[in-house]
Amino acid sequence: MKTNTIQVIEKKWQETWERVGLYMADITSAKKPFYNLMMFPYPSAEGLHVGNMYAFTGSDIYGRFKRAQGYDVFEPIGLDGFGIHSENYCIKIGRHPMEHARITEKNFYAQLRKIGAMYDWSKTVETYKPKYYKHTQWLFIQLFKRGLAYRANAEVNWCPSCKTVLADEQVIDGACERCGGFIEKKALTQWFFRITAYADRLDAHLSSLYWSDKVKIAQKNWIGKKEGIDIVYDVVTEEGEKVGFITCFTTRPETNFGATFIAIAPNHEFITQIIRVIKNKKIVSAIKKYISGVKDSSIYETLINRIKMKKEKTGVFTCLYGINPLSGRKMPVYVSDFVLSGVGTGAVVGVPGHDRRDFEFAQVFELPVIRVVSDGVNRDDILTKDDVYEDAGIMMNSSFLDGMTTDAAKIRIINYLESQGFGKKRVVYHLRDWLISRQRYWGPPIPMIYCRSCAEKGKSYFTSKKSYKDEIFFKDFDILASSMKGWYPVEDSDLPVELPYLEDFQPGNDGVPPLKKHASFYQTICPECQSEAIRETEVSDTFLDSAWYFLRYPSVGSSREHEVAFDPEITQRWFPVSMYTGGAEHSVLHLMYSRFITMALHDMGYLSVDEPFANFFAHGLVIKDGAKMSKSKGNVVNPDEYITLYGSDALRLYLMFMGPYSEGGDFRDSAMEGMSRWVQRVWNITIRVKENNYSVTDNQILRALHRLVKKVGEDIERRRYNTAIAAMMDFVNILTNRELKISIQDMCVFLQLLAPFAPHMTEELYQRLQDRDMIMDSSQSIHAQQWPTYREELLVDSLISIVIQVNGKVRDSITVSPENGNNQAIVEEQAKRREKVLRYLKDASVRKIVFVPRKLINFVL
RNA sequence: GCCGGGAUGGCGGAAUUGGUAGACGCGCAGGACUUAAAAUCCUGUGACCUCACCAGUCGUGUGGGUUCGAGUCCCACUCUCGGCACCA
Repeated sequence: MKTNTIQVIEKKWQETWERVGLYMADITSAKKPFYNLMMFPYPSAEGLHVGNMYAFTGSDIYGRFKRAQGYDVFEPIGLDGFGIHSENYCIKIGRHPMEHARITEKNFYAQLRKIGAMYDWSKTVETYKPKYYKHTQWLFIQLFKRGLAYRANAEVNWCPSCKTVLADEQVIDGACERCGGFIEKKALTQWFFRITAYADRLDAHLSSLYWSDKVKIAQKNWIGKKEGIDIVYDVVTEEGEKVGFITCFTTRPETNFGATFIAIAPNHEFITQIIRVIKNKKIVSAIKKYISGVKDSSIYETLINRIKMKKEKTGVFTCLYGINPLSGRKMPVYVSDFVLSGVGTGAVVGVPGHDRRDFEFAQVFELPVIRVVSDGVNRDDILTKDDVYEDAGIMMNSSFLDGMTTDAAKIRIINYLESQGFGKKRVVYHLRDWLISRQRYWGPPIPMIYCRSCAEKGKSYFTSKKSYKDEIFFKDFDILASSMKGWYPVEDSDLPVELPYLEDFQPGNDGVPPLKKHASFYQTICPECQSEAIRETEVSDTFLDSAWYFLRYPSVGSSREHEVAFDPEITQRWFPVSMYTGGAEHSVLHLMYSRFITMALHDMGYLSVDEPFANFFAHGLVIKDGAKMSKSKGNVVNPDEYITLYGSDALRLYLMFMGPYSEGGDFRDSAMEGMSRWVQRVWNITIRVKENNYSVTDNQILRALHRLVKKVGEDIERRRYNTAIAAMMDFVNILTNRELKISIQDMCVFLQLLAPFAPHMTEELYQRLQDRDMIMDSSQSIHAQQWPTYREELLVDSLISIVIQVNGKVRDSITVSPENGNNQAIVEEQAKRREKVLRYLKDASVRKIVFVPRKLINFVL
């Protein structure tokens, strides 16, 4: 089979399959729907790379297998065209994003058609098209109406290079996920999604999802549910005059008898109060100086760098004291930047004996260290950082807690503090609300309108007649109404708010969104009072586009396509997604956001499911020359040239053979050639099988074939494609090593097993064995045939080998019938006659014989 | 620092419940066919010892342990790859 023959055959079948509609699922009446979803790509300017193809192929093999098992498989594809990544690239090469998106889509889809996946090309989704983002905007509005989308002033991550804010999740080691530049912290008013309202459910559902533990653990850590207590400490001056109180959150309240200081974040609200109270001007100016110093340095110095540099802790004493209600101790209050304002209450109570950070701080300010937990043996004073004991143990120096375990003491002290009114139990999460707005151009405009006139009157959507107060998920309606003064969603009938074609789409240094420079875009009328109003000019995060695309696919092309984001009836049939395949790098971001959106839509009554993905499978990464493929390393492999040279069948097989699908593998050209040779061998053998035209298959080959049917089916199910392919190679070796006695019918069975991996060549060969060179309708395709079954009785060999061990070491083996293999007396008798065994047995007595039926016999001397 | 993977020939990787370690492929070596080469096919290929494809010794990151028997189970450690990170 020459290279051009491969090209011709692959193209022929790709066109034929599409013509006969082989891969179009019956969306409205499928009896056994199977939604086989692949994470849709975010195409880069270079187009499809071999890592994408690896991901898609693994998903496609599974889909084809499920189809052969009789499911109505729906396997859609699309792309995410919006986002900073594309926009930055456009700025660099001086092309408009709208034009770039069209070019990318064309190229990308052309490449995708060549990989031989069973995509339903009648149902693609592209996020940047108005007919899609119309519904993205609708979704935003639904969240807003229920109080799940809100505006707030917060300290946010600002990327000076991308000139936009980023969500916490998009900041990696204090740097921008996209451009790698350092992140600054800025206080800005931004749009947020109240994902924290779902934190508990997002956490609780995890245990019942059929996802890999690895991904579930990553999500659990990110949600970071922790139970603790807010303890209120009275604050007094040196002279003992009470001036206020500070609330500290802690997860280790049982250690509170060992608390010796309090530290608050530099931007803690209590500071303004302190400054008023403190009479000593020197101290006030010291505090002010410290705070402004922290602000300056944090622009250039991320927290992460400070940890890495192991910088000494800093802080400033306020000359005020918190009173520990348990011990009565006067604990000095400090302002320190090691306390983060966004965490807990922004104030911590320092227990230097049992927290390393607290110990470091205590050392700098020479504060006392008290041991209140022992490991059961060691009760010595804590003098160095290595002595700090953070584990569970036995309480000491803690009054009524002494002698209790830390776990028991925790329950006891929480009850005590609550009953005395000193504190209140609280659950906290690491998860924060999702920062959704971006000061950029290339995204869906946030569909909101701000009316100054209404704002002045204290009016908003929430005070209007249209508001449905009962459906608000966020409990505190008053807070919502007062913080959203003047804001109204765009009327559904006015959607989409189209993104205009702007020549000056580049972001400004000032954080002013490009749309804000175009009055023709933002000038509008207030939907409530009809006076002049302005549109929101920020756009939404790309992650919002991809947080609901899977809901859209089945409804594409339906009669209600334009009217609704997704058709309820169709969605009912196809959800949840049966199998979701994608990269582990999306374990936290995309999967968490998608789950949140699904839950919210469920609660609004739009969806019956409240989890989108029943199964999620994380595939591995393709590496090249021992390194992750990346543009900067220059080791990115483009699949096009390999498809041209070897065909997509050989490339698919090779990619899946590199290693377990869950682990990824190392791409090497020489091994690729080996796979190409094997594909050629299969071709040649099949041609010979047809020429020979045997009617009966040799018994040995038949047994091997039935074992193969079992093996390949099981391996595909557990995504061990590499071993499935190895087993098929083994079978082909058996075929070549002996006279080719296999019937055409049985050869077709083999081709069916290979078909999910190499769809084109198996189709061509299958049709040739059927004496056809073309198919008239989809039912004739090899991919429409039922998956082969195996006969149990053919799986057992006529002879089995039994291992003979002496003292656990293999010395020999014998071949017996399966029946005799179960009979210890026969096996023992035969084994003892073996010369190699006799050599060890003759001078010693056998103490014990271990017999494992059909496996081994072990003589212990 | 915390959480989660992983470590097997020259290389990628196999190995249900502990039961013949190294399947399958790459590479390498030798051979057949050929004027020659390519392609194809056949044979061999963990290390050591050995005249030997007899027999034997060692061998799954390191050190211990459990067991008739450990790549697999337990304890301690080293290295490595991901994720999170002054989270109170």
